[in-house]
Amino acid sequence: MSSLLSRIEQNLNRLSEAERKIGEYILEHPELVPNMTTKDLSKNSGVSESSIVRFCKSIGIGSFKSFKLELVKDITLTGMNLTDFDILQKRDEPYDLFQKVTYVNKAAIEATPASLDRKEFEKAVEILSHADKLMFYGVGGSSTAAIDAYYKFTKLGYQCTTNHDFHFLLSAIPYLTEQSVFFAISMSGKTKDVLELSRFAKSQGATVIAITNIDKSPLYKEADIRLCTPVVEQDFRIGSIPSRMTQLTIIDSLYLSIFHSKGEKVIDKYHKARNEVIRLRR
Amino acid sequence: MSSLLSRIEQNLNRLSEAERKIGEYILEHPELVPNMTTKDLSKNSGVSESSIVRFCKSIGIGSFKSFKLELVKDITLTGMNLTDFDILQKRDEPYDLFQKVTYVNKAAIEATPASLDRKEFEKAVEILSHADKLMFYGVGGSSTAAIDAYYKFTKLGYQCTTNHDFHFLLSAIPYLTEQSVFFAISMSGKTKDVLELSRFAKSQGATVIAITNIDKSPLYKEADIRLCTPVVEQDFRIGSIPSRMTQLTIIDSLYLSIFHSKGEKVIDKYHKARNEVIRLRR
DNA sequence: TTTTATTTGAAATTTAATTTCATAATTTGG
DNA sequence: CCAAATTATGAAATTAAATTTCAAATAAAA
Repeated sequence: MSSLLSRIEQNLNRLSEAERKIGEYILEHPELVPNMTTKDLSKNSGVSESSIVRFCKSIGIGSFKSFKLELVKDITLTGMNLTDFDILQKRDEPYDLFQKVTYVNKAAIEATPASLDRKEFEKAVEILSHADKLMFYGVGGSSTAAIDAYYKFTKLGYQCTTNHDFHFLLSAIPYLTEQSVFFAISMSGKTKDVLELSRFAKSQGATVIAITNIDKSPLYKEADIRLCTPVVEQDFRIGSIPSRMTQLTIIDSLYLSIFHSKGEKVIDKYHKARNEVIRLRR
Repeated sequence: MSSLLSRIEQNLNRLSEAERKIGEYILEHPELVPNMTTKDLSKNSGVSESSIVRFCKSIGIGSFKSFKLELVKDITLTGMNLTDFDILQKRDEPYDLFQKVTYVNKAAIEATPASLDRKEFEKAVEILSHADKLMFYGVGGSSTAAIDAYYKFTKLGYQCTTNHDFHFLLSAIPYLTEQSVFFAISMSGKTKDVLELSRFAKSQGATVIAITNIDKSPLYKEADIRLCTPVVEQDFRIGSIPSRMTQLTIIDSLYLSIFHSKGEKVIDKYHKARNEVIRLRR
């Protein structure tokens, strides 16, 4: 336990009521405090600003500013940046929401290595390196990942297809072969359209790679390769925001891996495109 | 070597004279700076206080206060934080790349609060809450953020437009008014097409909100509101991957803030759409 | 019950950070 | 080489944050 926080904890009962409130708030959300003003902290802990200043003196630190500096050191040393989703309890002022989003997105990405199976990932890279056509499909929040993947893999020379229109893809699937890959992107793994296209693609001999929550959903069961995203705390305000981050992280990783495995051949073409971008930018 | 100090060191020759003086002083006495005020530091390094503030922005941190906090973290970590470096040094096997991506994405999101200016963010929310039409434009890696924003804000009832086609948007801009907002999304802030559309939109009276790196780019200068993303370590293998994550994080936060500020009115419609999704999913 | 000590927050003050703006220095285009 | 435009800079003004003062409320002691 870090020294400053434990000092606060130990002195908690010796402090006056207002000061104890402050101490309790700090112990709950230490990582938020360094960015706060006295006004913020006074609002959040329900006391006056003057009490904040007195609190600092009570626990032996001369000013609120010094206190914040000490706290940062403490937090940094113990590596406890934004540990709890207590941050979700914050009020919903715009900037609070920004911090909340930052936190959940970071946490979701952090949780990804735990849900993604290494062997499945390597299998996906292996399959992709011999694939010709790729198709990406995701609806709602997952459509962003599909579109992002579409761009990335097109840059690597694959013949890619994606579309929001179910029927459009339906008519393209018959052209898929054993060398093709169908990416089914769905957080829940239950979306009807995604499931139907997956089954159809599979019936054409294509490999179905699912990017879906690690959860025994229909899509999870039916996919050939499962790249699992973590199940993140569902907060109605946050919705599917963090899960899109994890989908993108997986896409990014696949992209880089293929980029790397294709080696020189791609790099040459990639630089051609890149130089053109720079030239056009003037 | 710690990342913030080395970042200062690396950028030293790119800075102007006054800013270089500040950088040099900080590199000499990093441990003193967190307890200093702008006045102290300006006296010690022989420049004006304004230059201090500008210096912070130049090296990619939104305010002097944030800078001091980052510096404390940095100093505290020095010598004990080899893990970051280790990860980036890893070989390029697929799973190594996955870890690398996870790491850089996480780090980028973590760095966002330091680059995003709270006031600018709140200004953006304010403007958006009274806006009618929104237009989003980003090319290359930034197009994902544009498309994602397009979906999100459409769900909130805005009249949204986005397209990859420069000329398509060109023909839509004359319909923008003082109540409209043009989102210019560009990491570098130099992309010609983005700049031209921004200027055109501005000439129509629309507010230009830029989502761009905290860097003195043309877009940074011309925008009405600047939502700055952190300048992340450029690794040629990683490219713009992490910066897209920070763009999305900002979009997410704006979306949630508006969602929240619009309150009941939207929630009702939102649930209608959502229930329909669930029903169709069977 | 009165007096005294303690706790507290509102308002005033002081201090710090940031922005604005005029000027000086530099670069660019003719 | 000069004029125009751009960029860099600090002084002053503004805005925001931290701290102090002080009066009222509460609790403890006489």
